[in-house]
Amino acid sequence: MIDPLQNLLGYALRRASAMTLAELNVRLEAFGVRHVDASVLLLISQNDGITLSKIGEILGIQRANMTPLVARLEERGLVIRAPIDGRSHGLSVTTTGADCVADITTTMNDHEKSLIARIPLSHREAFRSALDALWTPTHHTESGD
Amino acid sequence: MIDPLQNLLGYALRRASAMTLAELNVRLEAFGVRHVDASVLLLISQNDGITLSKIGEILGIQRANMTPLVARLEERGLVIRAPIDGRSHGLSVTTTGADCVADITTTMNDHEKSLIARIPLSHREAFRSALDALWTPTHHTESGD
DNA sequence: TATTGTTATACTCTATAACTATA
DNA sequence: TATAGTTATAGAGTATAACAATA
Repeated sequence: MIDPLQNLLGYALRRASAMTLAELNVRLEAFGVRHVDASVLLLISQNDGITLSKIGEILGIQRANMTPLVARLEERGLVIRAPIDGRSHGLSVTTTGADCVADITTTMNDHEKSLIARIPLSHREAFRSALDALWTPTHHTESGD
Repeated sequence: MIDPLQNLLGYALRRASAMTLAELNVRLEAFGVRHVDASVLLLISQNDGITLSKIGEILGIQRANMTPLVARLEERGLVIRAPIDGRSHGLSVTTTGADCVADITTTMNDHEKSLIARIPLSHREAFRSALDALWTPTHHTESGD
Protein backbone atom coordinates (compact mmCIF):
# COMPACT_ATOMS: atom_id res chain seq x y z
CA MET A 1 0.00 0.00 0.00
CA ILE A 2 1.59 3.22 -1.18
CA ASP A 3 0.93 6.29 0.93
CA PRO A 4 2.09 9.28 -1.14
CA LEU A 5 1.38 11.58 1.81
CA GLN A 6 3.55 9.85 4.38
CA ASN A 7 6.61 11.89 3.51
CA LEU A 8 4.86 15.24 3.31
CA LEU A 9 5.66 17.57 6.18
CA GLY A 10 2.31 19.31 5.95
CA TYR A 11 0.49 16.01 6.19
CA ALA A 12 2.44 14.85 9.23
CA LEU A 13 1.80 18.22 10.82
CA ARG A 14 -1.94 17.90 10.32
CA ARG A 15 -2.09 14.34 11.61
CA ALA A 16 0.04 15.14 14.64
CA SER A 17 -2.06 18.18 15.44
CA ALA A 18 -5.36 16.33 15.03
CA MET A 19 -4.25 13.38 17.12
CA THR A 20 -2.76 15.36 19.99
CA LEU A 21 -5.73 17.73 20.01
CA ALA A 22 -8.11 14.80 20.29
CA GLU A 23 -6.04 13.50 23.19
CA LEU A 24 -6.23 16.85 24.93
CA ASN A 25 -9.98 17.05 24.45
CA VAL A 26 -10.38 13.65 26.07
CA ARG A 27 -8.39 14.86 29.06
CA LEU A 28 -10.45 18.07 29.27
CA GLU A 29 -13.74 16.21 29.04
CA ALA A 30 -13.70 15.73 32.79
CA PHE A 31 -14.08 19.49 33.25
CA GLY A 32 -16.70 19.98 30.58
CA VAL A 33 -14.54 22.16 28.36
CA ARG A 34 -12.97 21.80 24.93
CA HIS A 35 -9.49 22.98 24.05
CA VAL A 36 -10.74 26.31 22.73
CA ASP A 37 -12.62 27.09 25.94
CA ALA A 38 -9.56 26.07 27.91
CA SER A 39 -7.32 28.41 25.91
CA VAL A 40 -9.68 31.34 26.40
CA LEU A 41 -10.03 30.69 30.13
CA LEU A 42 -6.28 30.51 30.58
CA LEU A 43 -5.79 33.70 28.64
CA ILE A 44 -8.39 35.58 30.68
CA SER A 45 -7.05 34.32 33.99
CA GLN A 46 -3.60 35.62 33.21
CA ASN A 47 -4.83 38.87 31.65
CA ASP A 48 -7.60 40.14 33.87
CA GLY A 49 -9.84 42.62 32.11
CA ILE A 50 -8.86 41.54 28.61
CA THR A 51 -11.45 42.19 25.91
CA LEU A 52 -13.19 39.71 23.70
CA SER A 53 -11.60 41.19 20.59
CA LYS A 54 -8.11 41.04 22.03
CA ILE A 55 -8.49 37.36 22.90
CA GLY A 56 -9.60 36.64 19.38
CA GLU A 57 -6.66 38.53 18.00
CA ILE A 58 -4.17 36.57 20.10
CA LEU A 59 -5.69 33.14 19.59
CA GLY A 60 -6.57 33.65 15.95
CA ILE A 61 -10.32 33.44 16.49
CA GLN A 62 -12.79 35.71 14.70
CA ARG A 63 -14.62 38.25 16.85
CA ALA A 64 -17.91 36.83 15.60
CA ASN A 65 -16.95 33.41 16.89
CA MET A 66 -15.78 34.73 20.23
CA THR A 67 -19.23 36.01 21.17
CA PRO A 68 -21.05 32.68 21.66
CA LEU A 69 -17.89 31.16 23.14
CA VAL A 70 -17.61 33.78 25.87
CA ALA A 71 -21.38 33.73 26.38
CA ARG A 72 -21.17 30.01 27.13
CA LEU A 73 -18.38 30.53 29.65
CA GLU A 74 -20.40 33.32 31.22
CA GLU A 75 -23.56 31.20 31.44
CA ARG A 76 -21.58 28.52 33.21
CA GLY A 77 -20.42 31.08 35.74
CA LEU A 78 -16.75 30.75 34.86
CA VAL A 79 -16.30 34.26 33.52
CA ILE A 80 -17.78 37.70 34.17
CA ARG A 81 -17.76 40.91 32.19
CA ALA A 82 -17.20 44.41 33.48
CA PRO A 83 -17.88 47.38 31.19
CA ILE A 84 -14.77 49.34 30.21
CA ASP A 85 -16.60 51.93 28.20
CA GLY A 86 -19.87 51.98 26.33
CA ARG A 87 -18.84 49.37 23.82
CA SER A 88 -16.20 47.08 25.31
CA HIS A 89 -16.12 44.78 28.30
CA GLY A 90 -13.22 43.51 30.35
CA LEU A 91 -13.37 39.80 31.05
CA SER A 92 -12.44 38.21 34.34
CA VAL A 93 -12.47 34.74 35.76
CA THR A 94 -14.85 34.05 38.66
CA THR A 95 -13.83 32.00 41.70
CA THR A 96 -15.51 29.00 40.09
CA GLY A 97 -13.65 29.85 36.91
CA ALA A 98 -10.38 30.01 38.82
CA ASP A 99 -10.95 26.47 40.10
CA CYS A 100 -11.57 25.37 36.54
CA VAL A 101 -8.43 27.15 35.36
CA ALA A 102 -6.44 25.28 38.00
CA ASP A 103 -7.76 21.95 36.72
CA ILE A 104 -7.16 22.97 33.13
CA THR A 105 -3.62 24.07 33.88
CA THR A 106 -2.78 20.75 35.49
CA THR A 107 -4.39 18.88 32.61
CA MET A 108 -2.58 20.86 29.97
CA ASN A 109 0.74 20.46 31.71
CA ASP A 110 0.21 16.70 31.87
CA HIS A 111 -0.67 16.76 28.20
CA GLU A 112 2.46 18.73 27.41
CA LYS A 113 4.64 16.28 29.30
CA SER A 114 3.04 13.45 27.39
CA LEU A 115 3.86 15.12 24.07
CA ILE A 116 7.41 16.01 25.00
CA ALA A 117 8.04 12.49 26.25
CA ARG A 118 7.52 11.16 22.73
CA ILE A 119 10.30 13.28 21.30
CA PRO A 120 13.91 12.21 21.80
CA LEU A 121 15.66 14.63 24.11
CA SER A 122 18.20 15.56 21.47
CA HIS A 123 15.48 16.65 19.05
CA ARG A 124 13.32 18.75 21.34
CA GLU A 125 15.01 22.09 20.93
CA ALA A 126 15.17 21.86 17.16
CA PHE A 127 11.56 20.72 16.99
CA ARG A 128 10.40 23.61 19.11
CA SER A 129 12.10 26.31 17.07
CA ALA A 130 11.20 24.69 13.75
CA LEU A 131 7.57 24.55 14.79
CA ASP A 132 7.54 28.22 15.72
CA ALA A 133 9.24 29.10 12.46
CA LEU A 134 6.29 27.55 10.61
CA TRP A 135 3.52 29.67 12.04
CA THR A 136 5.11 32.66 13.71
CA PRO A 137 4.63 35.67 11.43
CA THR A 138 8.33 36.11 10.73
CA HIS A 139 9.55 36.98 7.28
CA HIS A 140 10.46 33.94 5.23
CA THR A 141 11.39 33.39 1.60
CA GLU A 142 10.28 30.85 -0.95
CA SER A 143 13.83 29.84 -1.73
CA GLY A 144 14.91 26.24 -1.25
CA ASP A 145 16.94 26.93 1.86
CA MET B 1 0.17 40.96 27.26
CA ILE B 2 0.85 37.51 28.70
CA ASP B 3 0.20 34.57 26.42
CA PRO B 4 0.29 31.47 28.62
CA LEU B 5 -0.07 29.27 25.55
CA GLN B 6 2.91 30.57 23.63
CA ASN B 7 5.28 28.06 25.20
CA LEU B 8 2.99 25.06 24.88
CA LEU B 9 4.05 22.57 22.25
CA GLY B 10 0.50 21.41 21.60
CA TYR B 11 -0.61 24.98 20.99
CA ALA B 12 2.20 25.72 18.56
CA LEU B 13 1.40 22.49 16.79
CA ARG B 14 -2.23 23.44 16.35
CA ARG B 15 -1.45 26.96 15.15
CA ALA B 16 1.20 25.74 12.72
CA SER B 17 -1.12 23.09 11.36
CA ALA B 18 -4.05 25.47 10.98
CA MET B 19 -1.98 28.13 9.29
CA THR B 20 -0.17 25.89 6.83
CA LEU B 21 -3.39 24.05 6.02
CA ALA B 22 -5.10 27.34 5.23
CA GLU B 23 -2.19 28.21 2.96
CA LEU B 24 -2.49 24.90 1.15
CA ASN B 25 -6.23 25.35 0.69
CA VAL B 26 -5.63 28.74 -0.90
CA ARG B 27 -3.20 27.13 -3.34
CA LEU B 28 -5.64 24.32 -4.12
CA GLU B 29 -8.53 26.71 -4.68
CA ALA B 30 -7.48 27.09 -8.30
CA PHE B 31 -8.37 23.43 -8.90
CA GLY B 32 -11.61 23.46 -6.98
CA VAL B 33 -10.48 21.01 -4.34
CA ARG B 34 -9.76 21.17 -0.62
CA HIS B 35 -6.87 19.42 1.05
CA VAL B 36 -8.96 16.40 1.98
CA ASP B 37 -10.10 15.88 -1.62
CA ALA B 38 -6.53 16.30 -2.74
CA SER B 39 -5.30 13.66 -0.31
CA VAL B 40 -7.93 11.18 -1.42
CA LEU B 41 -7.23 11.80 -5.10
CA LEU B 42 -3.51 11.31 -4.63
CA LEU B 43 -4.08 8.13 -2.68
CA ILE B 44 -6.38 6.69 -5.33
CA SER B 45 -4.09 7.63 -8.18
CA GLN B 46 -1.20 5.74 -6.59
CA ASN B 47 -3.32 2.82 -5.46
CA ASP B 48 -5.63 1.98 -8.32
CA GLY B 49 -8.63 -0.04 -7.21
CA ILE B 50 -8.39 0.95 -3.54
CA THR B 51 -11.64 0.81 -1.60
CA LEU B 52 -13.42 3.62 0.19
CA SER B 53 -12.90 1.95 3.55
CA LYS B 54 -9.20 1.46 3.01
CA ILE B 55 -8.70 5.12 2.16
CA GLY B 56 -10.50 6.13 5.30
CA GLU B 57 -8.35 3.77 7.32
CA ILE B 58 -5.13 5.23 5.92
CA LEU B 59 -6.12 8.89 6.12
CA GLY B 60 -7.94 8.61 9.43
CA ILE B 61 -11.35 9.46 7.98
CA GLN B 62 -14.55 7.69 9.07
CA ARG B 63 -16.22 5.44 6.50
CA ALA B 64 -19.41 7.45 6.95
CA ASN B 65 -17.59 10.62 5.98
CA MET B 66 -15.87 9.05 3.00
CA THR B 67 -19.15 8.36 1.23
CA PRO B 68 -20.19 11.94 0.38
CA LEU B 69 -16.55 12.86 -0.25
CA VAL B 70 -16.07 10.16 -2.89
CA ALA B 71 -19.54 10.85 -4.30
CA ARG B 72 -18.51 14.45 -4.90
CA LEU B 73 -15.31 13.40 -6.68
CA GLU B 74 -17.34 10.97 -8.77
CA GLU B 75 -19.92 13.59 -9.71
CA ARG B 76 -17.14 15.85 -10.89
CA GLY B 77 -15.84 13.06 -13.10
CA LEU B 78 -12.51 12.79 -11.34
CA VAL B 79 -13.02 9.27 -10.01
CA ILE B 80 -14.86 6.12 -11.07
CA ARG B 81 -15.89 3.00 -9.19
CA ALA B 82 -15.64 -0.59 -10.37
CA PRO B 83 -17.36 -3.33 -8.38
CA ILE B 84 -14.96 -5.74 -6.68
CA ASP B 85 -17.62 -7.96 -5.19
CA GLY B 86 -21.22 -7.38 -4.17
CA ARG B 87 -20.41 -4.92 -1.46
CA SER B 88 -17.14 -3.16 -2.26
CA HIS B 89 -15.94 -0.99 -5.11
CA GLY B 90 -12.45 -0.29 -6.35
CA LEU B 91 -11.79 3.38 -7.00
CA SER B 92 -9.81 4.69 -9.93
CA VAL B 93 -8.88 8.09 -11.25
CA THR B 94 -10.32 9.12 -14.62
CA THR B 95 -8.24 10.88 -17.27
CA THR B 96 -9.72 14.16 -16.07
CA GLY B 97 -8.87 13.08 -12.55
CA ALA B 98 -5.31 12.31 -13.59
CA ASP B 99 -4.91 15.86 -14.90
CA CYS B 100 -6.20 17.15 -11.60
CA VAL B 101 -3.80 14.88 -9.72
CA ALA B 102 -0.93 16.30 -11.74
CA ASP B 103 -1.92 19.84 -10.76
CA ILE B 104 -2.40 18.82 -7.15
CA THR B 105 0.97 17.11 -7.02
CA THR B 106 2.74 20.20 -8.30
CA THR B 107 0.83 22.40 -5.88
CA MET B 108 1.55 20.20 -2.91
CA ASN B 109 5.21 19.98 -3.77
CA ASP B 110 5.38 23.76 -3.96
CA HIS B 111 3.64 23.96 -0.63
CA GLU B 112 6.09 21.49 0.88
CA LYS B 113 9.04 23.50 -0.37
CA SER B 114 7.53 26.62 1.14
CA LEU B 115 7.21 24.90 4.51
CA ILE B 116 10.67 23.42 4.48
CA ALA B 117 12.18 26.74 3.50
CA ARG B 118 11.04 28.22 6.80
CA ILE B 119 12.95 25.69 8.83
CA PRO B 120 16.71 26.12 9.28
CA LEU B 121 18.55 23.39 7.42
CA SER B 122 20.15 22.10 10.59
CA HIS B 123 16.75 21.56 12.24
CA ARG B 124 14.92 19.80 9.44
CA GLU B 125 15.85 16.22 10.19
CA ALA B 126 15.10 16.50 13.89
CA PHE B 127 11.82 18.25 13.15
CA ARG B 128 10.75 15.56 10.78
CA SER B 129 11.41 12.65 13.11
CA ALA B 130 10.01 14.47 16.14
CA LEU B 131 6.83 15.19 14.23
CA ASP B 132 6.41 11.57 13.25
CA ALA B 133 7.07 10.50 16.82
CA LEU B 134 4.08 12.55 17.89
CA TRP B 135 1.43 10.89 15.79
CA THR B 136 2.86 7.63 14.51
CA PRO B 137 1.35 4.82 16.58
CA THR B 138 4.62 3.78 18.17
CA HIS B 139 4.75 2.82 21.78
CA HIS B 140 5.58 5.68 24.08
CA THR B 141 5.65 6.14 27.85
CA GLU B 142 4.39 8.90 30.11
CA SER B 143 7.78 9.32 31.76
CA GLY B 144 9.51 12.66 31.62
CA ASP B 145 12.11 11.58 29.10
C1' DT C 1 -20.96 -12.93 12.36
C1' DA C 2 -18.15 -9.57 10.34
C1' DT C 3 -17.55 -6.23 6.71
C1' DT C 4 -18.72 -2.53 2.94
C1' DG C 5 -21.08 1.11 2.03
C1' DT C 6 -24.81 4.06 3.20
C1' DT C 7 -28.05 7.37 5.62
C1' DA C 8 -29.14 10.42 9.15
C1' DT C 9 -27.71 13.43 12.41
C1' DA C 10 -25.24 16.45 15.44
C1' DC C 11 -21.44 18.98 17.09
C1' DT C 12 -17.13 21.75 16.65
C1' DC C 13 -14.66 25.07 14.35
C1' DT C 14 -14.19 28.51 11.00
C1' DA C 15 -15.50 32.33 7.68
C1' DT C 16 -18.17 36.35 5.88
C1' DA C 17 -21.30 39.99 5.81
C1' DA C 18 -24.14 43.18 7.88
C1' DC C 19 -25.89 45.46 11.76
C1' DT C 20 -25.81 48.54 16.50
C1' DA C 21 -23.88 51.46 19.50
C1' DT C 22 -20.39 53.62 20.87
C1' DA C 23 -15.61 56.29 20.35
C1' DT D 1 -14.71 57.18 10.40
C1' DA D 2 -13.15 53.43 13.08
C1' DT D 3 -13.91 50.08 16.72
C1' DA D 4 -16.39 46.46 20.02
C1' DG D 5 -19.64 43.51 20.11
C1' DT D 6 -23.40 41.09 18.01
C1' DT D 7 -26.41 38.38 14.81
C1' DA D 8 -27.18 35.40 11.10
C1' DT D 9 -25.55 32.17 8.19
C1' DA D 10 -22.85 28.92 5.71
C1' DG D 11 -19.42 25.67 5.03
C1' DA D 12 -15.79 22.35 6.45
C1' DG D 13 -14.56 18.61 9.23
C1' DT D 14 -15.54 15.10 12.45
C1' DA D 15 -18.24 11.68 15.34
C1' DT D 16 -21.81 8.12 16.38
C1' DA D 17 -25.50 5.03 15.61
C1' DA D 18 -28.15 2.27 12.82
C1' DC D 19 -29.28 0.03 8.55
C1' DA D 20 -29.11 -3.07 4.11
C1' DA D 21 -26.58 -5.99 1.39
C1' DT D 22 -23.06 -9.11 1.12
C1' DA D 23 -19.10 -12.16 2.63
